Amino acid sequence: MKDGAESRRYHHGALREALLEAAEAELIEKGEDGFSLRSTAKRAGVSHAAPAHHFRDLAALLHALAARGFDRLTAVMKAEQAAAGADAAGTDDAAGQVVAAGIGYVRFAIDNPALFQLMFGGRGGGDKPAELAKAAEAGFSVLVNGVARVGGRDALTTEAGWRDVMAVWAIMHGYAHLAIGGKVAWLSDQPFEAQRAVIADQVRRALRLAEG
Amino acid sequence: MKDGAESRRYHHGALREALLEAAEAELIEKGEDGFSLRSTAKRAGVSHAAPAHHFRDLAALLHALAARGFDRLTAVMKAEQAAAGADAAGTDDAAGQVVAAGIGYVRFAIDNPALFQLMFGGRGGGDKPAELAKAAEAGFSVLVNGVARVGGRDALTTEAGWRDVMAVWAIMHGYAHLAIGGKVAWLSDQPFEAQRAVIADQVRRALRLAEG
DNA sequence: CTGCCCCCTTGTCACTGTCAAATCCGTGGT
DNA sequence: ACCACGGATTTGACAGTGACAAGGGGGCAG
Repeated sequence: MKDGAESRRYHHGALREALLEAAEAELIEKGEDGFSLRSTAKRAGVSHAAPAHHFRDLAALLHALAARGFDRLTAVMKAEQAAAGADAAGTDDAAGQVVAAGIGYVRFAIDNPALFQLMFGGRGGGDKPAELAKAAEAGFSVLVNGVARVGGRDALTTEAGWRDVMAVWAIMHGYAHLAIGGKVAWLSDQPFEAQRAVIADQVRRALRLAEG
Repeated sequence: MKDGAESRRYHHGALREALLEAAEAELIEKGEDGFSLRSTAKRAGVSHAAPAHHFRDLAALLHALAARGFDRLTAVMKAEQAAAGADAAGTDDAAGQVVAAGIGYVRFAIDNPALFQLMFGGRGGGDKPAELAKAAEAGFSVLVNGVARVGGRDALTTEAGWRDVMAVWAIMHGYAHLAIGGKVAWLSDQPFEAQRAVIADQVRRALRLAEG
């Protein structure tokens, strides 16, 4: 049997994935503090030591979870970017796409606060495996490429280009963090379009573009 | 005896402070993950249950530690600000002072990475006590007041003012986080004055000031 | 000097992450 | 069809953790 999802075979077959799923659910429910390897195992319907075969450590599990988060973050950013591109139709609104990516970034953080916090230096802090670094890098590259398309910037090699990228990144990350921390009621309360306008404004300033 | 520091009286007398001291040392040594209430108690030279009398929870201890961190962060920002004011002597370089505060912010993060991370939503996540919120607010107000002095902005009431404040905050926080994560070798490797220039440039852009 | 109250200690509990050994069961060789 | 092989999973155990309940110790008021 190739098992249609919930087969209860002894050899689970997809335990790794199931564990990650359970882990994210636990993370959302109990928060980063209350998270426990044993209870995620229980939620996945296996014994407390089962995860050991798929993840060396608790840290390894969290790292995998974070990597997954980066994958999704990257996807969200790309999606928003693509949507923005469709909006503006013909015009090469490169800046608008960077803004869109930023919106996606912040939106992801708001939608997945616990995961977002885990991704950025939460628990499981030690030695991040290469896999995680690569996933994070992928998300970052969306931003780099976006900035590179704005006004013929060479975001990859020149120092000024890097500064622009970092500035945009810092703004996105800062807003995301603010939003999660509930520090921006004035922002969160706004309709989404207003939030978009605020962030767009800031990004444009950082890139020295005319406003509006 | 009013005990000159290390008195070994049964009634410690300053256990609360000693525990916070030990806790920070432990935090630095073992990182946020390896941190343990019991071992900080041991480091402070008391039994494992002693902290309970001064901090309801592990979370409470961490909150107090974070509050302390905010106090120091505020102090650093103010100090840098004051130094910048002295530099520019007569000129009312309000923007320069905001920049200085930002520098202080990033510098603090670099100098106290573990503490900084704890302060911003690390462990002990649940219900932040009022004390902590107040300490955080104090640091924030340094920034608010600084921005308010720039170009006659009304940072406290107008929405545009808030946007400016948030933009600067986001930039500072973003850079700080980048620096901690080691993501900005290109920045960290620079001499400090170059870092200052980069951040100054960004802050000025966020406040729509002429560059340079 | 004496009693009291607060600070701290000792002891214990449920729970955590990790390791070692036993157990299960699909797979491939015959 | 059989059967051993070997990886996946379980059971069991151990040191450490945070929280709680009692007990002991000492400084300070009377």
